[in-house]
Amino acid sequence: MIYRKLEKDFGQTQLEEKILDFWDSENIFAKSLEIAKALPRFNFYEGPPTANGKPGVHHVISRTVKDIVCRYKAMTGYYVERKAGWDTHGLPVEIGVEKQLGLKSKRDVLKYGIEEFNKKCRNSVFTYLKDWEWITRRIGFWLDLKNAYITYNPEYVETIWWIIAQFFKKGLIYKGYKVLPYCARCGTGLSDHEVALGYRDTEDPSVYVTMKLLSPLPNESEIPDNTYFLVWTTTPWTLLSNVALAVHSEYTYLLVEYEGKKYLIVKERADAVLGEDNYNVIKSYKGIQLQGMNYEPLFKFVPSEHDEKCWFVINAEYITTEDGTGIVHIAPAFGKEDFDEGRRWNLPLIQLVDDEGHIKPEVEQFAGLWFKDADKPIMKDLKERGLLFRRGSVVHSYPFCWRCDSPLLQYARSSWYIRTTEYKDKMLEQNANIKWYPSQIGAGRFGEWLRNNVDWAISRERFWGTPLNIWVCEKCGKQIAVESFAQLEKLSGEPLPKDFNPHKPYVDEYELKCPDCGGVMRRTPEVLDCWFDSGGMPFAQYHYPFGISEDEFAKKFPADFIAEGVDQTRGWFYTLLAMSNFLTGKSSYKTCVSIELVLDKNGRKMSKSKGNVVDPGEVIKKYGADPLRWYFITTSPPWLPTKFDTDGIAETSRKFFDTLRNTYNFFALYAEIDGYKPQPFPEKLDNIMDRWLISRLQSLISQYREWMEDYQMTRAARAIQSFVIDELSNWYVRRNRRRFWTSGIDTDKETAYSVLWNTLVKICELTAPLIPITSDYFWRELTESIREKVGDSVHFQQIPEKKTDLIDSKLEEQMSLTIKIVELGRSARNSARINIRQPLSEIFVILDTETELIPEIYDVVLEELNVKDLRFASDAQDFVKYGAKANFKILGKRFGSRMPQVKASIEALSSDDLSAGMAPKRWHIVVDGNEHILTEDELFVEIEPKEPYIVSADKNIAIALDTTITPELRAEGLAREVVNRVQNTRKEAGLDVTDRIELSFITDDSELLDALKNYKENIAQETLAKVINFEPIENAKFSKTWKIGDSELTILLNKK
RNA sequence: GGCCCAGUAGCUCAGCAUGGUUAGAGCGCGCGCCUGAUAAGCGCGAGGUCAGUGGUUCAAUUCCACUCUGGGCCA
Repeated sequence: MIYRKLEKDFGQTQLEEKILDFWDSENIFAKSLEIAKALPRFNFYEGPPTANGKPGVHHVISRTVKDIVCRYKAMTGYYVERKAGWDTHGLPVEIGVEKQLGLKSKRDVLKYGIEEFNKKCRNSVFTYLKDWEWITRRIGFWLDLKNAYITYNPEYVETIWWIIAQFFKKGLIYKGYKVLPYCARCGTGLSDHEVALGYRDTEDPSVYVTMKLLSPLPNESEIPDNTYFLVWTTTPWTLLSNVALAVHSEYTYLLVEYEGKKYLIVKERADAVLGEDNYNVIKSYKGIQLQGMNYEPLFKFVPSEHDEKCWFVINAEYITTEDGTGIVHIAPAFGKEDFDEGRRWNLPLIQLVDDEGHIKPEVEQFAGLWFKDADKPIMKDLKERGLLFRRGSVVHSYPFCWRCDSPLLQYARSSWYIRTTEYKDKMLEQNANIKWYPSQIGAGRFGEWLRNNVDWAISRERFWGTPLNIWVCEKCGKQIAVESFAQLEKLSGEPLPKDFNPHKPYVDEYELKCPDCGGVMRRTPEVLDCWFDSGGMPFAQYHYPFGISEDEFAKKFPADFIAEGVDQTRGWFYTLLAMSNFLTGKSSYKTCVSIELVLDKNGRKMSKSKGNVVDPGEVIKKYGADPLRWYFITTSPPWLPTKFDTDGIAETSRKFFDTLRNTYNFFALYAEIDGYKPQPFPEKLDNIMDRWLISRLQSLISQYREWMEDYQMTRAARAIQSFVIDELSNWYVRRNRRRFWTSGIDTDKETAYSVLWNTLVKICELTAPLIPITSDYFWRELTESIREKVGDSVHFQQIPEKKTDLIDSKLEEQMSLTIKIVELGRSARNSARINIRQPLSEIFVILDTETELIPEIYDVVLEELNVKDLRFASDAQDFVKYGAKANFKILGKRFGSRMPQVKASIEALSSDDLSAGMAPKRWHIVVDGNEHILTEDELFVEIEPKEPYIVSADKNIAIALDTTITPELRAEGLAREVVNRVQNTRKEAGLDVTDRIELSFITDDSELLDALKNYKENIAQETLAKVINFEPIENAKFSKTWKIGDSELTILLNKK
């Protein structure tokens, strides 16, 4: 056996399992790398997923894109290292373990013990590792999992330390007391990109409170009675810590009388808050005039020992009149602007919420309440005291912790920062050099993010992460960033164990001696933002600079290509750039494909709560991995949201995969019979169909390469799909079946095999990056007999180069014209109700003057339409009349606004006028009384069929069929009907295509009988009959009676 | 509130950067045909205010503005 047909029970999934096993047992991936070792590198970086959740369909699409690009590059002359990576640190992991252990807060973790807790974290990270490995292998994603980088490995951590030390040396790391988004439940600050993950619409109180004036109004001496500042907030709990009110110095504030009390409010908001015409304006002031006025605070929990003055009006320029009252309450510990103003005005920093989010004990009334839970009692208390002007609620977008879903608060905290703003311009500069897919991400979303860059808060007050390697002197405050384990050993004077674990709590045992004052230096307790780990992967994956030489590293940096979900824009895409830009002055990636969401089939986001999450494992088990990959790629470009519909995969697998399979099966069936040995197709191809197919194949290769180079894999895949289905299978193979049926082997048949074999092999090569498993299967089946020569796998091959000399675009045009003629012919037969088996004598083809049909192609038309002769109508006017349409594109430039008249004149041209203009290619029209001469390209001459020949026409082609059926034609038609019935009988009898038979025909119809006798030879040849009888055969194994027209025919059949 | 993407046939998507008057394919539907590679294929038919409204233009699905709907990002 050289070529094996795929049997029905050997489906896509069996095929895939077979190839995957083959790849495993023969180490095909490793071998593919070995072969390419000496080639130039194409660098790919794998963005590390966290393995503590199951992979979903969206992971399949991103892994598919990565795999396609890497394989394509590997097959076009590059060495593509594909090192896997796992993100193992960070809050998500800790949260998972806390849940598992039933811990509710940071204090619980401390009670439980950091050592044990971190052990649990470490072990939990790979809970789902098996699922990840399964899906990676199963979708054919070639990724070097054995040499994966793991962010908790000591070597990885050491590189991260080194990076921190570099920032530190340049003075870009500072410890700041700043207000930052803080999750009280997790007990840690969040970086901006983390906050960005958690915005959500939520309902909050919308509260107007009143604070009584304790100073005279401007230009007055008495303290007014019954007069209040009207203040708006959505966070009543921050009112406990209020220390000032802010107004905008330029705005106009009104003193109004409203329901018996007097209020101060900004002019622009008075109508909205108080209601139009509901209030009387007494006076108005500029904001600057109000500065320094005192007011009666709502609460007096501010400790008395505070020296700073508080409870007065300040000016702040950030105030808007979009909402609120234009008077803003200031609580410096709970807002970024508040904090800044607090500094400016020397306000006390009152922080009446502890770092676990509870109201502090000194607020006796509300002590111990979770900060959000304090809102209601506070409002109630204010209401009782008559200080609540109005309460309502507002739905607005508010940030929640992206992992634990607690509402975040702005919270003054000390934190370590990297001064990324220092080199923001450089990042923007480098961003301009990154090739983004889609392009608007780069200039838009990502560029915008960079322009608004703020310093990166890199520390987290947590446990499971890369420990921040800064040691601080207890005595003099000196800081040292330790840049390696060796340096730690040296500075601490303590030898590190061989299996040194740099995590908490072990690392905290090492104390240094302060070089300045001799004091004890201890490590600052924080760990690093886990995005710092992933952003450092270009370096840390190779243990740079400790485990790799500069030369070697230079080859592996930067990445030529990365691809991740669009949600990484402010995550990984940013941290990669922020870190590598500082360290090397360059971006660590040249091309970035950002992959959009996978939605459900109704365009809704997949989420567990909606129950519309698709398990990729289920889909793969049912349809196979390659159909899933093909579906993702052909449906829409990866950077557009994909509406995921399993019916679409079913369609993909039926149409494309089954066609591919059947085309292969067709080849295998006959090539096996004839024992075809693969060989290149002949230099010179005589058969026009062969020349056409090869030309189309070369055109496809050319397009494919162009698109793949530009990451337009969707276009490339669609082009392959239509080539395989429409051109290869439905046209070439169908048209050429006869060449394979003939018994024995001759040059023509040999050539047909070679053309088909070569085309199939090339298709396997082109599809190898896209559907690596299926393509390898067919490729291996096709090349079985020349295994030694060509190697083990399609993935060791190079994508074919286009051979321009084989492209015959004129022939391609001719063939599409031919296909058009055939379509028209079929349509004509249909309307004449003459089926295709009935031969007809003549077809007339009417083309416009320019177009010609090359004689070689006539046969295709004749055979396809089952007609005896093709003629061009000598006088087309017998069959058609001419009409004309204006070519607006060209005439529009010439005639401009006179186009409507031009259009009318052209459409008014008679068939004779048009015919007369054919030869000189000049047509005359009159516009506004002036004659104009139109040339060929200025109008379209169209053909319309003319009675009684109405047959079929389309724009510049028409055909007319001679529908006369002579007795001879009728006999021939009957013979063909009979051949068809015999073939069906053979099929039903379960005969092999090569089996010889003995036939007997029994019929009462004399016309049919005559036809059978006349065409006996022909029928015998077509049906592989050795003998044809017109008497019943003794012991016929199989017999069947068919209807042909109105007659009956009984076919008796025996294998011979 | 700001920014980005999408809105074309019942469904999935082309076409739009370079405007040209008659907008295409596949699936599904109805009728017919073909089939010794095909869970295929072919022909015909039904199915579209190219989301809406204005504008620019001789001409807009295409360019511009605004609005609506869906998705995403930010504040």
